[in-house]
Amino acid sequence: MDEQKWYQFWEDSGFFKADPSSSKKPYGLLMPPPNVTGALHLGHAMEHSILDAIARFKRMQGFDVLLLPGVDHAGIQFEGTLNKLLEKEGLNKGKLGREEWLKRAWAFKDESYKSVSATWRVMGLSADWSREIFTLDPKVQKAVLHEFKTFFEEGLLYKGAYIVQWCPKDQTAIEAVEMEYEEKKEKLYFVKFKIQDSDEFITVATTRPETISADPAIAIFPGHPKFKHLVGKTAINPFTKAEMQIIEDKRIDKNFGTGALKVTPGHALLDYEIGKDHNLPILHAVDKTGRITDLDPNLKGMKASEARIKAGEILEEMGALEKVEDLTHSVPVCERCKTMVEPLVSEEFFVKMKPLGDKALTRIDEVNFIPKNYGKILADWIKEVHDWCISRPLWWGYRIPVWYCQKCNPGHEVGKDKQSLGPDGPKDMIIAFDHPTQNCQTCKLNEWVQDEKLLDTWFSSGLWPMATLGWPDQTEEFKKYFPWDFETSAGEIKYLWIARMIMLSLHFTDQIPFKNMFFHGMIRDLQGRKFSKSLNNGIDPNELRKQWGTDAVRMALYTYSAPGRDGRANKQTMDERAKNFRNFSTKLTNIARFIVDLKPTDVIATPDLIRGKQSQNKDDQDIIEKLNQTISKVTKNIDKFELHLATETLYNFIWHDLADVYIEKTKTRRAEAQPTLEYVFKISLELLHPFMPFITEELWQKMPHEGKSIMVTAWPVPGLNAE
RNA sequence: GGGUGGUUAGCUCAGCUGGUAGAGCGCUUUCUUGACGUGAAAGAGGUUUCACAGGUUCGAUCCCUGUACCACCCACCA
Repeated sequence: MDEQKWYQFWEDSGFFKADPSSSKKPYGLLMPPPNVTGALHLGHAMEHSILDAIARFKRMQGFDVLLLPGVDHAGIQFEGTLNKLLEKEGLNKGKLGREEWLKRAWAFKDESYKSVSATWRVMGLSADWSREIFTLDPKVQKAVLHEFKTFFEEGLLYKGAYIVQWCPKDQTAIEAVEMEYEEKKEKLYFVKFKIQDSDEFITVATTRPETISADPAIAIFPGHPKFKHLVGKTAINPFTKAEMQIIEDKRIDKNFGTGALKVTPGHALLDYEIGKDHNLPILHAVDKTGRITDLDPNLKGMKASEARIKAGEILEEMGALEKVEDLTHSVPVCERCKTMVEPLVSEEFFVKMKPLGDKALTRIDEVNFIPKNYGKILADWIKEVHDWCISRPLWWGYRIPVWYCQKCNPGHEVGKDKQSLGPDGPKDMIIAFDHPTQNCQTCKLNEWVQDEKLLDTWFSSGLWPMATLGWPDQTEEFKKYFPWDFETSAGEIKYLWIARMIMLSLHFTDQIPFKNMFFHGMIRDLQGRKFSKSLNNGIDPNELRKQWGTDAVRMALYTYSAPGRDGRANKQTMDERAKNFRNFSTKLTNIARFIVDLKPTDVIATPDLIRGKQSQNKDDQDIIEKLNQTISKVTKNIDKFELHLATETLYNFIWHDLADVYIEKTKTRRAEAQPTLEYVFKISLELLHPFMPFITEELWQKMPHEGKSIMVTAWPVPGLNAE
């Protein structure tokens, strides 16, 4: 069978296109945009097969269906993938420079996109290609700017300090997903700090003695039995001789070390937060190259790892080292170069999320979550939503649309920590994607420089339900298809993406973004691990497709589509399932051969007899009855998005009830049964079409039928179905 | 540390509102019948059974409580 022939036929017939001017009721399905970072994997194939089945089902039910396709630029993941490729050529961002690197990025994007797009089509996806969209398209850019500007005007935007993970070797900040954790055997130094004007000492356990110079305080858990009398007193920093406050904080783990922590606000998040609450200064003992700053004259210029050993020796000489223990713990390292990352504090953009979260909580019930409990999980998370750090140290994506006046504000400072930017904020700053044409209000010059950082990818993909329909403009499409009827996703990104879409959509449009939110499970390897390039455990959907046919692969994937349930697979188990459904395709072909090619010549059919209604034969009546039950059951299953049950029902009916039992029985009374055979099989094909689009079209066309394609025929209902 | 899901036949998984356990693959036997051997028929296989222990119920794989193990997500790891 030539699958692509049928695909071309459908596309040429315009069946995939939505029609906003149509009087039919709309049904919108929004494809979660795959990342343009390479070929689609098995999970995508499943997700897209689910979308397509529902789209085809709704189309047959007479809806004006919009299945909208698109791809995501996926900042972090994209850069990670591209940089690994460049590394093989001995290149990196530093060597190429921003401009050249971006050229390579676009080339890589085009290449990835080609592969994605080709896979969509061979999988049979009935998407409206005329509306295909990419997250960096002008349409989306417009929406992103509107989003940023609105937050700015509403005073929800601010710049604040944040810990970034800095890789000293690659000279770049890295994202959490770019970090790996390594179990490392380290030394835990127990350092004695002398109390000022006293003979007492306070002992603190640390793995990082080289940062002592950046410690403005020592914190103990409240009511520490040995140290509580020291709270409020001052300790002496053994390296800098500076005074160190002794404070209490409930975030200190009483069971670790001595129950006392040296606070390094410049190099650790917990310490940073403790420091913020106690108004401690942020000092940096290590610079961006990973070397000790001049804060510590003895260690200055040394690499942090060497300084650590040296610091231990110095402490020992000073008699300030109580003991050293071994400690095995996991340390974050850079995924690419395996260097230990250095946490540094930096200025980042944030969006205050509390108002958005509060609103979302009042309306989240309007979304029908499948499975149901995901609604509660999301609501729980939204209740505790923290501010969203939206700036990223990347090159691929939307650059922050903030321009600073180089003359008036060379340091790019815009307000203090957590102080809103906004209309009342600094005048030497402009929100725009393009270079501003107007002059700075203060210095009257046009010397604008854009912020170096980029927006978090989710800042744009969070708008996906809206931006894809032309929002913020009130387009015809937006009015008709928003909110979407159906959205699907892996549970994995429920916070990053789904929660954000709900919050943003309610904030900006006062509407939920989708009525049905379907969480499919993830297909993992046999050990339950995610498929990943580094583990090389992936299964190529294209390979399966070539071997077993698209319809069979789709069917195999539906067996894994139970809501919220993960599945395990390897090439072998996928082959087993696909083979089974390949055999099912063969079965269908042979049923058609029996019914159509071996059609008896002496058939006398009346319309009533064809419907099986008037047949006096018990077998005919039975199979019609079973067919009607199947129609009801399959319709119900799809309505509840239980595709694995719908396909199972159809498989059993067609193979066992129809082929094994009924057809065998008709062999003795073939001519009489022919109308019923034709009727039952044709309806079966129609029920199966959303799942196995190609084979059903091929065989349906061979059957007596009305209409151009099975794709646009009416979905069967129990009882009467027009011939 | 917080959260979520899972534990059912050798393997991968289903199991609707609680009522005597299902599929595919694999395995055994039979069938060269005129749709199909990528098939058909029959069968073995779940230790008095659905991880374990309690509870609710006339009755629990399903509901409740707890335990164990596995996996994942979030946070953290001085």
